[in-house]
Amino acid sequence: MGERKHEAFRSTPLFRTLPQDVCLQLAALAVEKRFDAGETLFYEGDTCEGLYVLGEGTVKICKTSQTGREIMLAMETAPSSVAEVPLFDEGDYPATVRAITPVTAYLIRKEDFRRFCLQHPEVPLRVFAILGRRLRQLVGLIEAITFGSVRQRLARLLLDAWERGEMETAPLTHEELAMRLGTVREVVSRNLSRFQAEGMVRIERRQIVIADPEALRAEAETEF
Amino acid sequence: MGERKHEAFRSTPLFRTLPQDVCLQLAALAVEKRFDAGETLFYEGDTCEGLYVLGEGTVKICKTSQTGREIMLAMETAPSSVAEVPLFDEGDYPATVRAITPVTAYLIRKEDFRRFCLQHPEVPLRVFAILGRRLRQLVGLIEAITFGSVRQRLARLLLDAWERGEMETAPLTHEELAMRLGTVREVVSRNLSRFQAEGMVRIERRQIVIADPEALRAEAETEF
DNA sequence: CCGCGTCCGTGACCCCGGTCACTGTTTCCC
DNA sequence: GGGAAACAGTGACCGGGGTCACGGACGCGG
Repeated sequence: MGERKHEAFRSTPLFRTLPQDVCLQLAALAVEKRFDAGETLFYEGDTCEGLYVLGEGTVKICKTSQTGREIMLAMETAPSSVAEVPLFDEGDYPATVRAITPVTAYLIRKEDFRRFCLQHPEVPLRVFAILGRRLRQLVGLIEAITFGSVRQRLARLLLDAWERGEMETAPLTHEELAMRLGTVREVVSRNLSRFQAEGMVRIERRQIVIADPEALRAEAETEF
Repeated sequence: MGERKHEAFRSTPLFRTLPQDVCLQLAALAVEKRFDAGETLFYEGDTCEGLYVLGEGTVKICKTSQTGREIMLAMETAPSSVAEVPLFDEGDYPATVRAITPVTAYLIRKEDFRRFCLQHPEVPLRVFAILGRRLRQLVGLIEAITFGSVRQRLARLLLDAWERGEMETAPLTHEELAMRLGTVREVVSRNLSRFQAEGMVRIERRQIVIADPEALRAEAETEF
C-alpha cells in the first residue's frame, strides 16, 4: 500500500528535506482521506484534528460571510499541506478548506505530529517557513484589497494564471474569479468585458485568452 | 546594566516560558536600540537584520501605498516582539514597523537567534504560536475589510480600546483611527459624528467617550 | 497676544462596486 | 434533440466611501 502516500510525503515542501526513512516513518502515522470536488475538508471554527498533507488535487482556503459571499485566502495544490496553523496554538481552524478538484489527503493527528516534532527539531523550522510564506501572502492580499481596485487585482490574477500555464487547464468560472478577488460575479463579468473592449483579452467560447500580456501587466502594476 | 533588558526578555510571550538562565543567556546576545515616537524601526523590503524584542513602548506594523495611504496590520505593545517572520525564510521584512510611543527595543541578529533555536528546540514552538496568532489576526482583518463596513470596524475598534482602558491614555487622533481601519480621516470623522448623533459616543474636548457600549457592540457584531 | 501648525467637522462631488432582475448561451444528460 | 442546469452578459440603481476644498478649533512658542 501507500506508494502514492509516500510519494506525497516525500514531495511536499514541508517534508521534502527530510531523510527518506524519517519521512516514511511520518507517513505511517497518517490516514488517507478522499474528497470529491466541492466537498469541504473542514470548516472554520471546527476544532483542529490535525495536519492535512495533500497528495493529489487542489483545495481553496476561504472564509464565507453570513450572506454567502466568499473570499479565497489561498489555493493549495498537491503536493502541499494545509492546516499547519492550529497545530501548536490550541486554536480552531481559522478558515474553511474546500476541495476544488477531487482530492486525496493524508491526515496526521496533531498529537502525533507534535510528538514527531520533538524528536525531529528540523521539522518545526520547515513549518515555520511555510507559515512565513502564508503570512506574506495574506499581507499582500490585504494590501491589494485596501489599496487596489478589482480591475487591478483581476489583471494580476489573470496574468499569474497565464504565466504558470493554468489558463487552459483550469475552467475558471467568473464565480470562481469573483471569490478569489473577494467580490461578486457581475463585477468580474463587467471588468472582463472592459478588458476585452480594450483588447487585453479575448473571450472565445467561454475561454479567456490573454491577448496582450504587457498591457495587463501594466494594469496590474499600476501602483495604488 | 540590563535590568530592564532582562525584565523584557523574561516577560515577552516569546520567551516567558524559558528557564531563567537560558533567558538571560539569550538576552546577552541582544543590543539595545531606542526610538522616538514616530521613528521607524525598519521599512518593508529592508533586508532582515533580526528579531526585535520590545522592552518599552508600542509600535505599529503597517503598509503604506504610493499615495501615502496607510493600513495598520497590527499593534504591539511591550512586552512583545516583532519581525519573527523573516527569521527563517530568508525573506525581507514584509511590512513597516514604526514607533507610536517612545520605544526601547532589543535586537537579536538572526544568525544568533537561529543558532540559539537549534540549541533550544522549545523556542521555535513558541515562535510558532506567535505566528499562529498573527495569522489569525490577519485573516480576521481580511474578513472585516472585505465583508464589513467602516462603520462596523470603527465600532469594534472603539469598543476594544474601551474594554482595555486605552480610551483615556491614548490620544487616538482621527488620522490614526483611519489608518488602523484602512480608510481616510474624513470617513472616520463622519462616522464618529453619526455615532454621536445616535448617542453611542460623546465627543468632549477632543476626547471620545463611550456612552452606550451595548449599542456599539450591537453595531460591531452585526454580521456581514 | 498673535501666528502658525495640527487636528476636526462638513459639504459637494463622483465613481466603484454590490444588488436586483432579466435574457442569452453553453453544457450536459436523459 | 429537448429541457434543465449552470454560466455569462448587461442594464438600472444606489449607497459607501474616496477625494477636494474649505473654515473653524485648539494648542504652543515666540
